[in-house]
Amino acid sequence: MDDRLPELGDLEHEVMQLVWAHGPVTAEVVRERLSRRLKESTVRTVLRRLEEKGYARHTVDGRTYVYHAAEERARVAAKAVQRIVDWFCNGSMEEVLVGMVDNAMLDQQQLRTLADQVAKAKKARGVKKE
Amino acid sequence: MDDRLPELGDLEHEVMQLVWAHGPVTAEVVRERLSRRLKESTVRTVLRRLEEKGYARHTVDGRTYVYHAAEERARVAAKAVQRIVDWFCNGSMEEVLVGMVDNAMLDQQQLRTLADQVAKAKKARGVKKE
DNA sequence: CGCTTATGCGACGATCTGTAGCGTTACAAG
DNA sequence: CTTGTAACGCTACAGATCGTCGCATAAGCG
Repeated sequence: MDDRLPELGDLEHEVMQLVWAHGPVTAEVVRERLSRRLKESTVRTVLRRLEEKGYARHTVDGRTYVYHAAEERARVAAKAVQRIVDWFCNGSMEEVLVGMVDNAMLDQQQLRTLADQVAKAKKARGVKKE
Repeated sequence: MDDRLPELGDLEHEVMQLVWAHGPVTAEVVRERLSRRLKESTVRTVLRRLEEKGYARHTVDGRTYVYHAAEERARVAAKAVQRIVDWFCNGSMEEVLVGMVDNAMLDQQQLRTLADQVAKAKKARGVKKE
């Protein structure tokens, strides 16, 4: 229920971004959008590994594999953050937030605003199941 | 000014935790506190790498190296989070928070409370320089 | 029934990490 | 001054990742 997703390398990360950004995609599409020009096999390998790692899934359309994210980007990010928090601050989200405020990455004002936005976002998406 | 600290392995992480927890420490002290029983040279190597990576520094006491954290734990955690946010959500902290709420890692109530605690913590530490 | 195309598999080199052995040096005791 | 000892850095090495491919193969299309 709480599968720890493995870390991602730079290329893997870039590919995932594309998968998240442009809905379901094929290896070919990914290849075209990538910053560096790579061989198809390279892209496919990355996609496959991404799937092994649990970041993506694929469906078959004819003889073509169509990849799509296994989990929402925000969800993955959230888990990553959770992991950081556990690792460094023994689970104390507060400590992290304090650190961010200290580091001027965030100020109370923003934090408070965020709380509101989150609340709103949650409500906006309504009684979405769960 | 914004040095991206490299990732840490499990052992490296455990060692850093000790450095953070028990003030300045020597390789010997770290060795004793570690969960697994390792050779001194192993511990020293890890400490040295930790220093290379910018997580720790050392001062010399006689012929002994005394290691101490280069940055506060919370600060490092904060940076790590910031990195995650940048990587996955293009810098949108909100998106991450939303993800955490969705993932039931956090609820608005908590978020709000956190905002307060942070504000309080900040104030408590008073006019602390900077 | 071949030709094309998309796939998976296996591989290779570069890094990173955990774990150590070894040679070197500084200081204290003989 | 010689030697034992303690602390250090350097080098190594195996196992896991990651970026990158080449290649044999299977599945439609004409």
